[in-house]
Amino acid sequence: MDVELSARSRQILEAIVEDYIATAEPVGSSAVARRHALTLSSATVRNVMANLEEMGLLTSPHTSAGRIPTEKAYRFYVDSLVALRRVSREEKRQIISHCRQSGAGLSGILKETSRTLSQLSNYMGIVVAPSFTSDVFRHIEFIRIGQHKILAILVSSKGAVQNRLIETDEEIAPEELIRMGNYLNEMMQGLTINQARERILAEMKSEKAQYDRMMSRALRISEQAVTVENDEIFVEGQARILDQPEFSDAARMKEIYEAFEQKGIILQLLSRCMTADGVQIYIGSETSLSRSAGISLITSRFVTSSNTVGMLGVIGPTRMGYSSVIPIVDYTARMVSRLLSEA
Amino acid sequence: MDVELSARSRQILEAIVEDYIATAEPVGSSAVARRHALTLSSATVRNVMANLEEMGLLTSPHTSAGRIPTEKAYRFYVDSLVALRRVSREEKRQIISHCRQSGAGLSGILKETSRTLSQLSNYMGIVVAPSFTSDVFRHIEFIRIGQHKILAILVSSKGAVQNRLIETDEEIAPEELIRMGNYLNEMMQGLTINQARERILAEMKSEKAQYDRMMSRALRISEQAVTVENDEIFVEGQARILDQPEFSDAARMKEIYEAFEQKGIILQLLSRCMTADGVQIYIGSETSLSRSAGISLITSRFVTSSNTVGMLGVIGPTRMGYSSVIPIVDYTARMVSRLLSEA
DNA sequence: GTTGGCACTCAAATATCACGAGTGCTATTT
DNA sequence: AAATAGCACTCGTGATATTTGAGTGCCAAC
Repeated sequence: MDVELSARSRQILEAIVEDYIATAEPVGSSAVARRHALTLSSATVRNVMANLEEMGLLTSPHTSAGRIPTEKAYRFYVDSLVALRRVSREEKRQIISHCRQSGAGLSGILKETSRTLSQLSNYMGIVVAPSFTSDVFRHIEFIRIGQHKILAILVSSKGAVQNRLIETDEEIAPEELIRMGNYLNEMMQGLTINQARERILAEMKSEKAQYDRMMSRALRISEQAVTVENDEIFVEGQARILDQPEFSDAARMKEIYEAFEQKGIILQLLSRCMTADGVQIYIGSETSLSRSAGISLITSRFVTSSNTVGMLGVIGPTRMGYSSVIPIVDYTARMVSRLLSEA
Repeated sequence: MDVELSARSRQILEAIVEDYIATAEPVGSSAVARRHALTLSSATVRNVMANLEEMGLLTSPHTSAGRIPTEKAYRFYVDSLVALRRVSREEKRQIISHCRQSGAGLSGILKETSRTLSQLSNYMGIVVAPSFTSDVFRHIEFIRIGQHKILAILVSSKGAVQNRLIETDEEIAPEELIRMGNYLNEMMQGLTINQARERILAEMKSEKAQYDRMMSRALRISEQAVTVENDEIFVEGQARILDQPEFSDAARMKEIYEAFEQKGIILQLLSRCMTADGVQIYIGSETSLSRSAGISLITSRFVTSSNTVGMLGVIGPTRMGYSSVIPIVDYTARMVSRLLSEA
């Protein structure tokens, strides 16, 4: 698919893409000739543009308008044209300080990161927390809330906390809760939450559990506790998307917002990014988000000390400022990885 | 300010307000005469409308258009005209079932409630969690995460959980953590989190604390743990606001979204609602939200077993369906109160 | 191969016009 | 005196031309 292009064609394509990114309006031959200070006349540029159109890199909304890049052009642009900007000192400062200032544990850091991404990119920031279930178990605690209610608190070795309210049929004495806790803490030592869950299910079937009342009860309750919800997702800066001119169309916007209210969609979308290293870029239909919407996605994964991976990135229109957003995402992912590995 | 109006004027005003709520378009005299099946001619209605305009209850966007209600008219409408609809069986079912299904403790319930409010009203649902700090202390737990990192978990008697990562200068032995926990748990028994905080600060100054190393350290750490963040706020259904015709204007929308990203604004806005009982209604500029935006707010507070209060409600355009939203908010607040009091 | 020139296209901007919903006023009816 | 009918007037809306100009494609000339 990577077409051979002459140096000049590439230059012109680059100019068109960048112009369009800047203005969101179809760019014409003369604009390219002028702005880019090539020693070329508009007529020549026209010829080249006609070529590029034939190759499926440009389209014109109608005959007498300028041309706009196709998805293919963006792809080509990010693959081989874009000159990545450096992350400025100020941007670095913001990324780092925002990470640090948030004292509220993992969730806090990630939420803040999401906001930072949004601020720096002027698009939507998005962070998917590392899957809690593949994190290493650290501690479980039961706290009696009401007669038939127990709060189970589950802590991972990274300091992520999940809590769950559990209803019990019978009342459970405080001493028993403590014993249950001790028993389970020992049992799950060193396992990931996922493994712990399997272990519990296995134990429940064991012979011993059939006779030991306390044990069977403990297992039943902890099984609920360990069945944690979906991963956390942080999306910030939804308002910013309104800055983009092509989103003035309210109907389209609504589509996107609604997509984001069902976080499931995002998760599915992002799960693929988890496997690959480095910055991933999905353009338009590659995102498999609502086909029509012209959305692009730039992501990178980050890792934690316990080798679980999360995902962060930016969502914006296809014509987003790749040259600055890509480095920002990259840098942020590195910083978050480093910060979380310190622990 | 409550103007005396003849029965007929009131009828007509009501008709206009309701028509406008339904259609979002200026309503003319003949429309009122026809639709409302009053035995009146349009001319008569016109006279009355001219009156109402003089009294500041109506305005016309331009001479040859119909009239639209002013804020004052909405105020009058909700104060003395509106016929509240009953909450339908189906709506009740939804409210209750959504509350119950969410197993994830207090946060889960409130988040789900916020979503339900949005769904039923077709506007934006909003819930402010009861202030954690005035909740009764139940349990504190310290968990060692890294060499110099301790995770403090604080549980209230209602099952709300707050956790906080604390950095320590020196390493603390596991046994000491347990002793610290026991000591603090005993000390704070029966106090609210707020009181507990004060108690800790007082103890830190006491003579005993100066000598007992463990104790002073425990106090220092727990002081951080007890200093919890802002209250939680849940806002759902932001996409729905796009359904409203008057929000087709993207600029105005943006204002609102941005207001909601800084949750502080909402908190401030809602803190007044905390004191009063029953459903509170704020119309347009009464909300002291971005002055121009034409936003209304319907809220009610809910209480918990430990007598802390939270706030829930709906945000929409001034011309929102008061007759159905008010009862929904009212009912939801009652249900949430009941649910939280059971615990 | 590059360029200037020219005819052509078509969306968007502007102008024109008729329509009709709605008003305010006044004369008339009840 | 209150309600109504009648009428002239206003003004936004939508339909229909008309103009404008940015942009193209192509060809002949350099």
